[in-house]
Amino acid sequence: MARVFRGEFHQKVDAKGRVSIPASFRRVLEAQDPEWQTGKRPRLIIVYGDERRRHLECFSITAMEDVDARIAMMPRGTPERRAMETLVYTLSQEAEVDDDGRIVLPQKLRDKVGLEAEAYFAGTADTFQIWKPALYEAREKARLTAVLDGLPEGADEFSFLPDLPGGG
Amino acid sequence: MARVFRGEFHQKVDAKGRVSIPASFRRVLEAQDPEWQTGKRPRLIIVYGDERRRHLECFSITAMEDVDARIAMMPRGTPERRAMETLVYTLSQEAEVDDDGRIVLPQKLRDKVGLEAEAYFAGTADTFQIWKPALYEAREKARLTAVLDGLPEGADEFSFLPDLPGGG
DNA sequence: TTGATTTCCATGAAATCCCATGCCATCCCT
DNA sequence: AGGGATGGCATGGGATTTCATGGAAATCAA
Repeated sequence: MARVFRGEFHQKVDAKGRVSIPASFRRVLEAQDPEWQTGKRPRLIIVYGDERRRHLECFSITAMEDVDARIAMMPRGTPERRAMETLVYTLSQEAEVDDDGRIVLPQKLRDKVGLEAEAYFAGTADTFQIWKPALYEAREKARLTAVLDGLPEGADEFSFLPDLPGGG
Repeated sequence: MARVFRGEFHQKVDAKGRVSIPASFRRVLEAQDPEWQTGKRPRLIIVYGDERRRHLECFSITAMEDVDARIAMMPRGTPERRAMETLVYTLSQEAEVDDDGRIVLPQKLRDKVGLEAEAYFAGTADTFQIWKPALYEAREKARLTAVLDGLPEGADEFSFLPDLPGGG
C-alpha cells in the first residue's frame, strides 16, 4: 500500500528516549518489511553517521536492501565504497517499533543529533529523517528558502521541474 | 474518462475540518488513481509547501507520479532538486476521500492557508487548488489582471497561445 | 541490589465511521 | 405536462476507534 514516507510531524521524546513513530510512517515500515505480518513489529535501520550528520536517517528494510545492492556494485576497496560501508554498516543500528508504535533512541544517539524533549520527523520518499526541531529549521528550511528566493516574482516552485522526455 | 480538473466551487468547512471534494473532481481522482476501483476511496496528495504558498495544491496519484519522475530526472544533490524533494515529500500529506466524498484538513493546514468556514476550489487541469476565498480573490485575480492588462487594446487572451508544431 | 530497559495499562485528544437531512436534477409513468 | 419517485450530492451530528503520550509494573543485566 503506502510506499513512500511523506509529511512532517512533531513528536515528544520522553525521559527514557521513547518516541512515537508517526502512524503513517509505521504503515510504510510494515509494508516494506518482508518479514512483517499483522500483529508483529516492523523493523527499520537508523543511520546516524559521523559528526557532520546532524540528524538520523531511517530506512525501511527494503529501502536498505536497495542500498546494499548499490554498494555491492561499487568497485571493491575504493575509498568511496569503504566510506559507504562504514556509514551504512558501522555507523547505524537496527530498531524495532514496539506495540505502542514507539522506538527507543539511546542516549548516545540523542546526544549526537541534539535531541531533547521534542523530535521533528521529515518524510523524504524512501527514508525519513529525525531532527532536533531548531536544527531542522535552521538548516533545511534555510536551504529551501535560499532556492525559492531565486524565483522570479509570482513564479511557482514547480517551474524547477524539467519536462519528461517525449511528454508535454 | 475525466482527466482534467475544471471549474470553481465554494464548499463548507465544518468544525472538524471536513470538506466535500466537488463531485467532478472526485471523478478525476478516481480515474487517476491506478489502485482505485468502484466502491473504494480515491487518494490524493496535498502539497502545502512553505510559508509563501498560501493555498493547498492537490495532486491525483498519476499526476504525482509524473512529478516523481520529473524530480528523478534532476541532477542529484543540487539545491533545486533538494528543494523540490522537500516541497513534494516533506511539506505535503496524503489523503483519502471518504465514503461521503469528503477529506479532512487538519488544523495545521487550515491555519497555514487561513481557511475558516468556507473553501474555494479552483481546477487547474492536472491539479486543483484550495484557497481561502478572500485570498484567492486578492492574489490570483490580481495576477490574472496583471497579465491581461499587458494585452494590446482589443486583443484576446487566446493570442498568448503558441502554434502547435506542424500546425497551420 | 540497583539501574536500565522492556512490557503493560491509562487517558485525552484527534481522526474515523456511520447514520440522517435537505436539496436538486433526472427519470418515469400516466 | 404534471407529479411523484429516485438518486447523487453537500452537509451535520453522534458514536467509535486510533494515536500519541505518560506512568507503573515487570524483566534484565551488571
